[in-house]
Amino acid sequence: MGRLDPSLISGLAVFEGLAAMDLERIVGQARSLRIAKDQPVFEQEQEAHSFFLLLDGHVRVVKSTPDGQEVTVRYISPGELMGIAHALGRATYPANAIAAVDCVALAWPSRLWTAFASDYPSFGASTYKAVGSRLQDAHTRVIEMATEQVEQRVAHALLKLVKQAGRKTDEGILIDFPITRQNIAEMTGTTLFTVSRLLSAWEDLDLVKGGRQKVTVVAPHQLLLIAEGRAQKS
Amino acid sequence: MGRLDPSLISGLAVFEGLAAMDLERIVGQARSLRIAKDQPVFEQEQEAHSFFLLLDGHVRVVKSTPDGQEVTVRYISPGELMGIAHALGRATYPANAIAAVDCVALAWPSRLWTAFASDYPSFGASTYKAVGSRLQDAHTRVIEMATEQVEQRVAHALLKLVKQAGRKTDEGILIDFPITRQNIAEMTGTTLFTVSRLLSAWEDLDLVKGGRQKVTVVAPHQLLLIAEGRAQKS
DNA sequence: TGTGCGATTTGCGCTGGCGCAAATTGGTCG
DNA sequence: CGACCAATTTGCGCCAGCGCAAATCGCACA
Repeated sequence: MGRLDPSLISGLAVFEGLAAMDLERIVGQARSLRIAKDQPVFEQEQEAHSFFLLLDGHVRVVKSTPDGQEVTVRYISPGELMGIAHALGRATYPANAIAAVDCVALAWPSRLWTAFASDYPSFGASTYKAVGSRLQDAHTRVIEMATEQVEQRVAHALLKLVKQAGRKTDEGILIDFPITRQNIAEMTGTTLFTVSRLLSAWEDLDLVKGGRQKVTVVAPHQLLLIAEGRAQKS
Repeated sequence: MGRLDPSLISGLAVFEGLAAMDLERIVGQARSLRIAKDQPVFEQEQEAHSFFLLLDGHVRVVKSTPDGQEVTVRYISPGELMGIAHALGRATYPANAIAAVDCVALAWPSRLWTAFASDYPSFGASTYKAVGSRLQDAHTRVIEMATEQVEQRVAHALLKLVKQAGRKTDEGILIDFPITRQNIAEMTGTTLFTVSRLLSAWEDLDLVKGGRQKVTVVAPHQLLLIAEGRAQKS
């Protein structure tokens, strides 16, 4: 197992306010791992043996319903914690986490979480803050699902992806990992057909540019108008 | 201001594992207050000066969208904390909290939150666990909104209310506070018309019994079948 | 007991979005 | 370079659920 370069991670929000020595002690107890594209990082109902810090790549968090439908809860970007079931008082993971691309992550035994949180208060505080903002996100999702039309929800989802994982290209802003219409549908509670139709329509208006397993947002501002329900119908 | 009887609250989950003395110290710093029906406990965007423990009554937590629609996030029952924005790293309340009936609550200045959590670890732990379970709830809501039909969502909402605030009567289980069709609609992301139609239909089947600002569930098990999508269409 | 208002019900028409199927496209791998 | 397969597009039909309006009901208060 190779040595980790602390400079890679010293700037992360999770470790904000930690002394270099403490940081090293924490990181020193981690094991690093690679997850190949489409492989699970952890699985729903599985015992939550570890929690993770994503260093590189993108991970899709999906919940499966008893009858086989899937709902994408969120995408994890580098620098974010995942699998912190333990911090929420859970013994098992609440969802499946699947690598959207080849990923690199650090993993700690769940057991260490409590120790870290009490030994390094700023670590505990920042993770709880993270949990708080996830609760916010979840509530926002609920509001959106309850009050917005599919078109607005898909627009919001795209904008969220752009903000979180947008990479500037000469055509616009590209979502930096493979994403299918089906994936977008699972984020917004609709069907891949409807997403496809919407993207086609937007492509006609030069708001986005589609592609196989990819989406490029050309006119984020226009998209925002749609997301807010302020777009004029043609 | 009257003295509080510690025995009223010593059994609450929030204070689980606290020594009697610590409990008294915490409660001693609270101010108790009454909130009249339909009055706000706190309001969205307002600075989060206090956090609360509901002792008696029921509080509806509602988020308003910019365009005036409202979504009910949850109902608070006696024994639950509310307004813990501070614990989530927020400076303002994320929603409106309105007394569904006359209520009694304890209030502490938000500033004390951090002190309590570090001085009494079990207080911190149990509240974080509460936050965790709210995150769970929120995710469940998202899943429901994304995958279920309106009929199932309304059934789920009713069952949740029954579990949380059901009172047994000779006709069935009554939701123990005034609740309108509009309220149920705001919980499930639909319209009061649709809720009314569903309740009427269920009343014809003797699954529930309606009334002005009230609902009595007669056949919870049948309702569960509907909620799970396992009910046979007539 | 009467009055007034908010809550509820119900009819009617409409449409956003789903479901299915078939065609097409684009990438990958031998 | 060609075959194969997954992803995507698109046409078509349908219906769950919304929006509105009108009627009714039930409670609270004078």
